[in-house]
Parts: sequence; structure tokens; C-alpha cells
Amino acid sequence: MTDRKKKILAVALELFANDGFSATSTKKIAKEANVSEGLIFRHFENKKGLLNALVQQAIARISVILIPILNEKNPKEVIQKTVELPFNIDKSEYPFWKLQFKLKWENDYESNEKMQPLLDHLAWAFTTLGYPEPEKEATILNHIIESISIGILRDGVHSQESLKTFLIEKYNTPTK
Amino acid sequence: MTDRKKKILAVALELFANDGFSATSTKKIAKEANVSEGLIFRHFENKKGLLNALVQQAIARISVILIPILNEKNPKEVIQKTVELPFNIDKSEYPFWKLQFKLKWENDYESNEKMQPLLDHLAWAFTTLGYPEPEKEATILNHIIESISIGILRDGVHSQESLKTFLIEKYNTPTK
DNA sequence: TATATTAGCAAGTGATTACTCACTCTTATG
DNA sequence: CATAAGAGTGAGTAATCACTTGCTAATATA
Repeated sequence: MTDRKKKILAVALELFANDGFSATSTKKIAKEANVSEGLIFRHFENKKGLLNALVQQAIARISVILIPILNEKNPKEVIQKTVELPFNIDKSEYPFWKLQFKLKWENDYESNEKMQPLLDHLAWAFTTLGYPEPEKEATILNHIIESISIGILRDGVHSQESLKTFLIEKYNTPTK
Repeated sequence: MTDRKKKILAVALELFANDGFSATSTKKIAKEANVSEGLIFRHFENKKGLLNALVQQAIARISVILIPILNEKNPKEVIQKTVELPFNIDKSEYPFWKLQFKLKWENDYESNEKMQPLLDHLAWAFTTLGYPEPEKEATILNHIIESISIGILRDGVHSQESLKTFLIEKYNTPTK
């Protein structure tokens, strides 16, 4: 992949995440990437194709991020690492995650299958730890980290920081 | 408020919620509302003004929805009613809530102050029930119902239904 | 009833949109 | 070295965008 093509993808990611897909013109992308507008269409056929390329990148990236959790064999560690997930997002990755969460509201876009392996592994962890309703427990934890992620992306890590140890301790002292 | 003005608001709510603000043209709104395009600008000055009118409606509507919870003096009932909140959303109100959640990603839009009274009342409830960290407990529950709401709006109530009783029971058997 | 104000429409406006086209420059390969 | 294919450009294009204007119809108020 050529440098200019990579630049187009990087700029498009940033603008789509911040301003939205429809609100971002191909002209603006070209300008900010220091590239002729026509080049976008040479590489990606149309505007939607540019978005699709970003989505493909995202699918690959997310599965990489999940690897260390899915390989974890200690159930308590699985839960802890899951809780820590949103707090470990680097600021440089904010546009990436912002776009992911925004795309969830697009009608045609299948979103949550990417996180299904995590959900399954969480259910296994809760089962191993003897929770009476492991699937529901996994779903709730997934909901929590989703909403925390959203909070972090909008207001920064500090806005949610205190929840990290709170949640870790909570899941270390299970209900009777 | 005239019938046509109400119709414009209703159609705009639906289209903004489903397709997004930028992706919805004033021409389409006018067509779907059986109204001339110019009438939109007569009533709301510009497209952004139309959105602002919807936001104003939303602020009023949300505070009405929260009244029964904020007036509840039984802390356990406060928590239960909060958990039930997302499950009681009528299908006719989906566009309303969809738009709310979408707007959270708009950079200039202050979103979460509307829910602050609920957060405060939840913290009071958890304090009364003797939870060691009531504010954090309130924040977590708020996160849970937000994420559940999102799930319901995207995939319907049935996709989250089983979590309702699970959560209610969970909050009735507190940790030691 | 006279008049002023609001509601509503049809037909525009210039600006912006996604996208195309004809062309040149670069690079790899036989 | 010749040639073909891909990278890159700049000036277009028709369509659509948010918005305006000049007008009439309805409604309220005096």
C-alpha cells in the first residue's frame, strides 16, 4: 500500500470519527491528506468504498486486540483484563474506536459479531468461577465496558478512572 | 403549534434518528411531511434550528419520564424502576431515543446533564441501602441501563429481556 | 369589515456534493 | 531500452444541497 493511500485512510478515519461520514466531504479529505480528490476514487472507487476499507482494517485490528484475553486460561484474569480493556485505549486510537461506536447506529452495518468471541470467553470464565448465570453475567460486564468506553471516548480516561479498581475488586468478591 | 409544524417535527425526528442529521435533506423532510420545503425555514429558520427544536422537546420529555423515579422514596424501588426504565420504552418512542444516543457523538452537544438527577437519586438510594461506594454503584448501574437501552434500540426488547429480572434479583441480594 | 400577521407554496438561488475524464508521471518488468 | 500498468493530478460534470424570494391564502384582531 502506497504512502498516499495510507494517508487518505488515516485522514478519513479521523474525519469520519469526528464529524461523521455524511458530514465529511471527499474534497475535505483530499485537502487534509494533501492529495488530489480524484486519487480517493482511484483507490477506493467511491466514498462508501473508502469507509468499507476502514471497516475491514477495524475488523482485523479488533481481533488482534482480543487475542491476549482469549488466550488467557485463568478465569479471574480474563475478567480483570476485560475490565481493563477500555482503560488501556491509547489516545491515538480514539478516532478508531469513535468510528466503531458511531457505525453501530448505521442501519446496514453488522457491528457486534466482532465482540462475540469475548462474550463467549467471558461466559466460560464466569462458569468456571461458579456464577449461577454466567451468560447473563458476561452480557452485563460487556454492557459495562461498552458504556465505560463511550464515556472515555467522550470525556477522557479520567472521567471513568475510579471505576477501574472498583470493578476489579467487585469481581474479586463474588455474591453469595 | 400548527398541524403542519408538528408534522415537520415528527418526520424530522424519524429521519434524523434513522439516517442521521447530515444525511437527511430538508427536501426529503418536506416531501415526507407533505409540505413545501420553504415552510421548514419559515418555522425553524434553518436546518440546525429544526434539530434544536427537537432537542428542546427531548429535554422536556426526559424530565417528565424521570419524575416517577425521582419522587420515589423507597430506595429499593428507585433501583428497580431504574432497571425497568429501558424495558418500558414504547416502540413509538424508538426514534426519540435513537436520536438522543446519536447526538451524544456530536461534538458541540452537551448530552448527559439531563440524566444527572437520576444519577444523584441513585447514589442516594445506594447510600441508604448501605453500599460502601454508592456513587460508583450508581455510575455502574447508569452505564448498564445505557448500554441495555442501546441494545434494545438496535435489536429490540427481546434481545435484552432476560436481563431485567436478572438485574432486579441481583440488586435485591447485595454483596457482603 | 378592514387590516395586519401568520401560514403556506412554487420557483428559484449560488454553493457544494460525489464522481469522471483526459492526461502526465513513476515504476517495474520483459 | 521499450512498454505497459498503476499512481497521481486538475479541471471538469450533473445533481443535490440549504436556503431565499415573491407571492397568495388563511386567520386573528381592531
